[in-house]
Amino acid sequence: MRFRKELSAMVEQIPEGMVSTYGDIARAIGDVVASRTIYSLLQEEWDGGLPIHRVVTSRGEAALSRYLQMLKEEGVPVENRKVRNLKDHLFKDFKSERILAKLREKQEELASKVSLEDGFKRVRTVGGIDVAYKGDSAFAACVILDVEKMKLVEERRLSGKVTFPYVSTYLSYRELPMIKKIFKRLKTKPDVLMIDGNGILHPRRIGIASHAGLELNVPTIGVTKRLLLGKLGKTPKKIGDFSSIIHEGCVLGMALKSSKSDRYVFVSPGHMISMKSALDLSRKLCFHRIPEPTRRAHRMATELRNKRTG
DNA sequence: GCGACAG
DNA sequence: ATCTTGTCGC
Ligand SMILES: [Mg+2]
Repeated sequence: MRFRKELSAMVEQIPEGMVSTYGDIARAIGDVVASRTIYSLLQEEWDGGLPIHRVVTSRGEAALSRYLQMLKEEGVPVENRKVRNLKDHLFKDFKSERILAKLREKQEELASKVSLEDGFKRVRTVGGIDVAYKGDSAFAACVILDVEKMKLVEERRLSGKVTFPYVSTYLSYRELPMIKKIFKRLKTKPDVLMIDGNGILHPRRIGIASHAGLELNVPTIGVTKRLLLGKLGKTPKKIGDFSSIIHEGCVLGMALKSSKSDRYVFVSPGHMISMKSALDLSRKLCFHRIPEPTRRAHRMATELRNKRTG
């Protein structure tokens, strides 16, 4: 979308002789979780006129030492490789579109529409989607598997560009556009779609799998390799064992010991599926740590990228 | 210094 | 997620 534009609009506003922090700019844009993303983005190449040297850490540290020299020349006190008395030099009066706050409102609205009832009778086919990246180039892959025979029914690849960065809890806005495009090109719509990301296991109960389910009107399951939030009720020990993932007093997902590895996979319903069905189907599809649909999609996406880039 | 927040 | 070489184990 227009994340970079919004970011540069913030940095532009910091006047000579003042500074801001990655966290304050993230808050100005609408959510402090974006601070790390903003830090990374400001390390990249920007228009020479943009005063990225005026953005420092909350401890007053600059990304490059020459930025400190520039700040000193602009009248900002520097001591010990840091901005001295940071609080006295912080620019606070940002004019902002608050795009992340707006996206968060959209998420809350969507979250109220998520259904945790099975929206299918029997599951004959399951789809898996994943996206690989090279800079702002995206490479998506989708597979449709016959659950009984575990045979490939259809495969699809698609490359494109991304404009939105990865921001934790806003993954949809980076990855969903490619997912929607590739899904719409399928000849066979799967009974259930498995996505490499969370379903309701999300602070607003609307991870990318739930979001995708709503926008594509298909039952979805979210599966991740790392836990976004919540605590395990117990510690699964044997293959096939699982534990609830509890957050704010709610069971939002299941941690599944899907292989010999000590690392779990984290399953949550996306949309039009129950917790039980999401778990049952995930267990059935785990021949390796990662369930087969997303595992194959991940391999295909990476393969496509390597073929197209090198 | 530690903990940490999917992909 | 990506950046990266060889290496250990099934
Ligand atoms: Mg992925």
